[in-house]
Amino acid sequence: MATIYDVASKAAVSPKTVSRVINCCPSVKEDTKRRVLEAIKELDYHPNAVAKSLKRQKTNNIGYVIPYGSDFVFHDPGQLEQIKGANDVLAASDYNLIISVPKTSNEALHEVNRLLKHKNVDGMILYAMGGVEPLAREFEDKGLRYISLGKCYPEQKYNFVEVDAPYGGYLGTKYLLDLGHRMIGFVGEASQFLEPAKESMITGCIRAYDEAGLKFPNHLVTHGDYSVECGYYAAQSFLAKEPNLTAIFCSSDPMAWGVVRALRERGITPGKEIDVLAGDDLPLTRNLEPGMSAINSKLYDLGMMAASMLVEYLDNEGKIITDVPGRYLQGELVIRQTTNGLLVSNTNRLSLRREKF
Amino acid sequence: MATIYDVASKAAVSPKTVSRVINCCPSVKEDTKRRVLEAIKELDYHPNAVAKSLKRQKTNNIGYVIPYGSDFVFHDPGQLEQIKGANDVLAASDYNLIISVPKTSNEALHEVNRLLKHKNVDGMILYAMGGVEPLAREFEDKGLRYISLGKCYPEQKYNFVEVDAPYGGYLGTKYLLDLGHRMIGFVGEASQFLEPAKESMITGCIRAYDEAGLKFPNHLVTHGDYSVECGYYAAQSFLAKEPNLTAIFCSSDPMAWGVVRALRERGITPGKEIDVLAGDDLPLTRNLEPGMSAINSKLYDLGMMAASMLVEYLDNEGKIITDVPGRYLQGELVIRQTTNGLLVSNTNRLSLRREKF
DNA sequence: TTGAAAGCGTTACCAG
DNA sequence: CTGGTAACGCTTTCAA
Repeated sequence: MATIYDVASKAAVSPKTVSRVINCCPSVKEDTKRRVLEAIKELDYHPNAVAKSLKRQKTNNIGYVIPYGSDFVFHDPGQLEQIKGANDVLAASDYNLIISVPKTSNEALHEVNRLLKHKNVDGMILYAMGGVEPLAREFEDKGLRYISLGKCYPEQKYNFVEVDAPYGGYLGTKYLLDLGHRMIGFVGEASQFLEPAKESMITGCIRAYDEAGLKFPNHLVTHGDYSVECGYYAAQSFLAKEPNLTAIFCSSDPMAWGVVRALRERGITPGKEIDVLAGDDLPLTRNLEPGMSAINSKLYDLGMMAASMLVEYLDNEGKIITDVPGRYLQGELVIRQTTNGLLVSNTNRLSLRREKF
Repeated sequence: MATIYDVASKAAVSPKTVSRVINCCPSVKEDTKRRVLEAIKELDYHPNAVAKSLKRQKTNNIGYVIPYGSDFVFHDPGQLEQIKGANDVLAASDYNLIISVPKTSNEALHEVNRLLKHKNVDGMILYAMGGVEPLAREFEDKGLRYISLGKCYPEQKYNFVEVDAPYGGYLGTKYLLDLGHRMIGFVGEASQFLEPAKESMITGCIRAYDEAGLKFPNHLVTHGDYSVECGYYAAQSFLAKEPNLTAIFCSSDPMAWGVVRALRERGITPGKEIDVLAGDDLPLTRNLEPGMSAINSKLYDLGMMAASMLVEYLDNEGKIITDVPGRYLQGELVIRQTTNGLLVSNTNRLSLRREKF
């Protein structure tokens, strides 16, 4: 392959001038520039990205480490939506995305270290996980760049973006209470998704009951790993435990799909005898039947924000910006077919707000 | 950050010796080695991957370009399963995966060129697409490494891996015919997924009819873009066109989910009045209700094979292996709840073979 | 507006 | 078994 020297000698200029042309420096005579461009085309010259990286001390790669293993990440629509958000931002920039999905937090911490310290990447999108705090503080000390998905430690003020789960819980629960539900089953987030400093949606669910002056059904709270199976078993347990159950609210879409499966296997129609509210509202399953009412958790935006905060950060390296203030994303209620409330009059009123396929 | 020189001077050896220790060259005295390792630990030294890449002319990155855009790729369980296959192989190796999902074939061809020619990657997993032939031939001439998902041109003998779609079509159709179906609606692959040299599953469907001495229902063939919507509209059109329709066979899972939605909206139960057979059998939706009978297309294996063929290729650079013979993957029938045939006796017999949740 | 030469952090040839 | 030194291909300071 041709190097910058080949181009230089062919165009009868110095390598520096070729470099100037490639990098669009203004101070090159039109004629020289033309000759250089010709030589580049004739030789099918492509600047070597690795050499450039070495010199510039910048790889234009961004790492994204998720500590839940490939089986979970590539089969969980929520994780994929976050990845998509990051991908879309980076595809429009000059950065490449390197995704890594080790199975445990420990492996993930090693992976993060490897990518950053070996200079494979300029910065990281870092999933907040158990044990990440010392690493995050070390990175801050050494000026290594990261944005975390969720806080790495409770007092973290900068460089994170997080879904406001309690707000989503509040919004969904208030909606269900307004529909007349009182005995609602809640499938919250398993502890591994709350580490190290994230609050559960359940907090918000309780607040909605409190504000309405109603007693929160503590016996109807469980925690799931976001999987279809988990929702399936949660629904079975709610049904066995509470004969007056009229609604189930899940912290993820797949769990809601498991709930639907459990209900239908017992001849119960979601949205009729029992309402179901999901927790992500993901495009991947949005068109399935039945249309799932949900709290849209803005997972796409989460990934997008993380990536754009990081890019902003990296593109301003050495300038004014040092830290980006942390941000929270608030969900939105989307009503489809699985929630209709306890009153027929409600049903009619609400059906007006439904999305069409 | 510490460099190899810092380590060398701290351990009172030459950089070369440090390099030897890092790269596990045998010819280093135990004592020297110990001193070097100590220095490495004390300085928290990490070899710079970029410098190593420049010297070795090897980045240990692999590119994977899919020309269907982010909205499709990140929402299509089939594409994700292929990516997962590639990811899992590469995670167990020393290679990083760089995924790129431009919207058009043209952009994809540019992207492939960029990644390979700028030496960002050592090799590519290259989705066969329209216009790829000249590029593939150029790569072969120049010794640039790729494995294609599907053939890049009809006579391609090496360096591809492909699902044998006609075989899947044959297998599924034969199964449905054995169940007693005659009027089957077929949702095949849209043309963009068949370019440039892939055969449609429909070929195999026709063969199954021929072998059974039955007339193939040409009026019940349509082609879809693998989306839920597409299956939804295909089912509607079949129902409008053919009153004797008893089964629908889709070339992807999401399309089958669209079919289920269309059927249920008309009060038709999948697996009862009309059987539904899907075309991927993807883990992401395997646990939904109803359990979907399907041809497992081995999409995970497809991605896995592509990545491992490429790794084998790259790890043997300069040795005996030059080209890897192309391979075909054959699907398998998986029976769940959406196919029961026309006879009750069949239903009972077949229920024995069903998977449990 | 242009060029010579140093340097980014490795690896590896060739001596010793 | 070990070390000096020249690459790898680019960018950039400084001088012309």
